[in-house]
Amino acid sequence: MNIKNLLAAIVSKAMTSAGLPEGTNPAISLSTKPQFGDYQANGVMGAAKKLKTNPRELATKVVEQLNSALIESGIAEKIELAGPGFINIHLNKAWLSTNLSQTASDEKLGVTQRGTSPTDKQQTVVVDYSAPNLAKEMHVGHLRSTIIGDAVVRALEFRGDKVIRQNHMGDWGTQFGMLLAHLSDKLASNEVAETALADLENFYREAKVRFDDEEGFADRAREYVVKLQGGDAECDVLWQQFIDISIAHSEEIYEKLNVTLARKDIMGESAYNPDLPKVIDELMAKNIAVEDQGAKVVFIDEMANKDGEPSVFIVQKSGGGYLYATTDLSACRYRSGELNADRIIIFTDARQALHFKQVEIVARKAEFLPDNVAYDHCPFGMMMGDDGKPFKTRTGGTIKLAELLDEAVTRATALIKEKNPDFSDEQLADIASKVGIGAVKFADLSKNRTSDYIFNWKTMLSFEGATAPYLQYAYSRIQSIFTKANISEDQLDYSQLNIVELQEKSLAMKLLQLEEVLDSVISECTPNLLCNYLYELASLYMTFYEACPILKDDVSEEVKQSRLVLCSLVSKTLNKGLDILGIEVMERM
RNA sequence: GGACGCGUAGCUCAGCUGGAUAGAGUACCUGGCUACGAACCAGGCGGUCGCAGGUUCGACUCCUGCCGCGUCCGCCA
Repeated sequence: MNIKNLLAAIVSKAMTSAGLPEGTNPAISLSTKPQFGDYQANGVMGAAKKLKTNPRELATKVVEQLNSALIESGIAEKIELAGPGFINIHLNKAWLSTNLSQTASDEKLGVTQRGTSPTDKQQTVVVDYSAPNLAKEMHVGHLRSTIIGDAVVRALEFRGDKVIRQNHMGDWGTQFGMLLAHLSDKLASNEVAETALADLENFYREAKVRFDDEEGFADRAREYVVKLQGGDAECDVLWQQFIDISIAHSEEIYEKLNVTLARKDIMGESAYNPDLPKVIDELMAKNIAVEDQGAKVVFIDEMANKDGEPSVFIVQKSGGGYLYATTDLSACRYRSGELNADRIIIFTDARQALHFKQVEIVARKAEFLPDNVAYDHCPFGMMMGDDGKPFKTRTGGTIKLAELLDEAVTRATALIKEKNPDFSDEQLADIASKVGIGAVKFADLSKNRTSDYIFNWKTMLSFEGATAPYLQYAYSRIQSIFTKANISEDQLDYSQLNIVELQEKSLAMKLLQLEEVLDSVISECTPNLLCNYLYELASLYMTFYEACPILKDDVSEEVKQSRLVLCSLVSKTLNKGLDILGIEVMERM
């Protein structure tokens, strides 16, 4: 159910019947104020401008057409013409009730599934997200890519697309020479790899110190790079050990974060290694890449400056080494060629925007990316501290993601103990984890800006206002009603829904907008829209809850049943919506 | 120097393909719990949408120029 699309189709038809050209945008949107109805069609004004006619007269004709299409069919109860040509549509409460009843008994909450109609085909979507650098531990900078990517993935799957996750881990490169040399020494002095690599950050620092200060170590590190890239067996064993342990670190974080990435989703940089020479050969053969100053580069005329100097994109170093440009081109080829992607989505920070723009242009020229494959680089800003500078510890180090999450859970534990001291230790731990992690994720997911954003412990771990706990609280409250009424949700008769009060109608409208929101989240890769939606839903529910008694003595059985159906729908929608964001709910909190 | 992004309430942020009187949260103030869970609700205060032009019935939104901040720009990723 997508009300907006439904109205768009109907208004479109009415517009052509009224004499407007085919394909005129009806411009349906949610009304900005209650007195303007529920939805409004603003397309007439734009069309009138083009045709140089009076918008009001034109709108009058369209409204005449709409009367039969909307009123007689029972969708709307009132259509008004306002201002210079706004068409305000007031939806019919009975129609809302009927649709909502159907939604309630649907597992997918009324969200139509891709692939069930010829105009809404299922797509294969490759999503590249998280991609931590395995040389180090995950830090706060990896949070955004990981959770935004995961939310979009879940939204796509819920809508019925086929998703292929790709965790493009940084498991290759010169820094591994130094790390492997250091690991080799540790093992030689009888240390166990797991112990040596228990603290990756520390291990990296030790290796770096030796690299900078220790006589001969840097040379050994470089030898290891050469050996590694040359496929030396002994070196490969070391590398594999390192990678395995580092991946395990990441998996711990994914587990804590409730992120769906698994081993099978890992497609690290090293995986493209065998393809890199072929990519260069192809680029050279097609005369896309040329040799310049010993390196192989692509001159991109499409991105030339005012003086006509093209943008330069190096695909192979003068020494023969490959770069991440080469790897990313190779990834394009693999994803469209082998994985048959219709769409490729990549989540990285905004600093790489230029790089991915270049990758796309070159990949399209080389036909690694056919025209019918969408390539969406979705950038996001960095986390900044209160001082507006990159978010660091007091001593200037990076903040480990694991520590951030632990702190969130610790704070949540304290708060829950205070609010509700009766929980057992086990219950407390479970709830605190869901609340703390949820708060961190929601704080981040609810922001869409591609610019940098200010990280603040207080804001992020605050449990009041527009936060995950507010939504979880709304959910728990609903469960509590069912407990109190001693009614199970699946005993409800969903046809017993009757929208009467204003607060009920607002809630009903919101509930029917889930698909609209998900479609925007999917097309724009913006989970913050879902966050806003769920907050508004919870907020409307709270208002309804205050205004419309459910279990009180003076409430009739019919009204009670109807309101319980609404409660049930809100709880299902909150649960599913939060699940898409990777945030868990609980019966009590 | 060039490219890209950003500038909205004290603070953190929404604002969809141009639409009606620019919205939330927070902070601050006023009310509401012998409770269908107050992690809540109702209300109030708070704005020259960086500045200046332009396009038009209409601009936070589109165009141009400036100011400020950030990021990137041939051999790191």
